[in-house]
Amino acid sequence: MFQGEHKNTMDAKGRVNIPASFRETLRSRYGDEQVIVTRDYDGCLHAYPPKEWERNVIASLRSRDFNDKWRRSYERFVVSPAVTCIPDKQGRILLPPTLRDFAELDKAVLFAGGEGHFEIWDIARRESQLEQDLDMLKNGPQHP
Amino acid sequence: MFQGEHKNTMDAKGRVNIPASFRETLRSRYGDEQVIVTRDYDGCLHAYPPKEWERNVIASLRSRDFNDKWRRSYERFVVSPAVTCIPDKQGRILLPPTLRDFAELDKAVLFAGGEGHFEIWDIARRESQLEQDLDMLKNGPQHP
DNA sequence: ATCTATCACCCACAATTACCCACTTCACGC
DNA sequence: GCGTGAAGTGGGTAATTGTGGGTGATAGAT
Repeated sequence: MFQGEHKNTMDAKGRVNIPASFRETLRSRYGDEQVIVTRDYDGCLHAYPPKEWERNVIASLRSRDFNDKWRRSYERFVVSPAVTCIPDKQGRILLPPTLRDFAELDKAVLFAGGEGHFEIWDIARRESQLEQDLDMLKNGPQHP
Repeated sequence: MFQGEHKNTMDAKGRVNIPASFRETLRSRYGDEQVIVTRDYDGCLHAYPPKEWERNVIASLRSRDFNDKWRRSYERFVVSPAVTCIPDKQGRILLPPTLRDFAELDKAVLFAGGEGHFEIWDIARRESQLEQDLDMLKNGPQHP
């Protein structure tokens, strides 16, 4: 379990510090600090320890037929852009330009915990997403 | 596993750089850097290490009867146009005009990883494909 | 035979990344 | 107050990666 929300800043080279508590979770629960980072539907990035990546993403891929339409889309959108990131000595990862662009990350970055993975957001985008989320929770999914 | 998406540019001679990480995968996992490149259904090119080419493309060909309709189409569309490409000292391959034209590659080219193969896209084409993919993933296949 | 187009090979430069070191900030204790 | 250590940030440098272009060999055409 990755806990809490943490604001960090990405530097000019595209490096961001992974919150220390997340790194601690990675080490103690998954053995090392590497994560597999990829796109999410909602405009942020998702980071998985390899074991969780395998168990969630790859497994749901394999459950579909090879020529399934959903599978091909999923493969292109989620699996292709994935890269494994290994933190440097300072605990930072370098996000490749394609992922940076997709999530519109520039400086203010937010790490949000979750079960088995965590999210990486551009702060502004996260806030507008939260408004939608709140609306959904109050009014239910059928609301316009 | 070929990881990540990489934007490279094709020069006037039709050469494109294969991302270094892909070449590294080719070397370490398949012994050398050559790939077999051919058409894909969706308007991009597919590149396979010889072993994977044999295991996926040729094998699925052989699984059909010699006079099977699907087999003849598959052979014409996928197998015939395939060429073996060996990177030059800078890591670039030269794509023959027929394949270049088919995938509408001109300058901005995107390499997208995958399991056992990778894709080569014209960037603009890829982006419109991704929009469709995202729509499908968010709304399901029955969405208009 | 000779011309031309194409491709392999080589060199040079630009952009990006890995690796290292240093500094700041903050919380906690003495 | 003042050290101490952990967390987060910034920057320099060397190596790697990506790009552009020149040259000579080769093959096919005239």
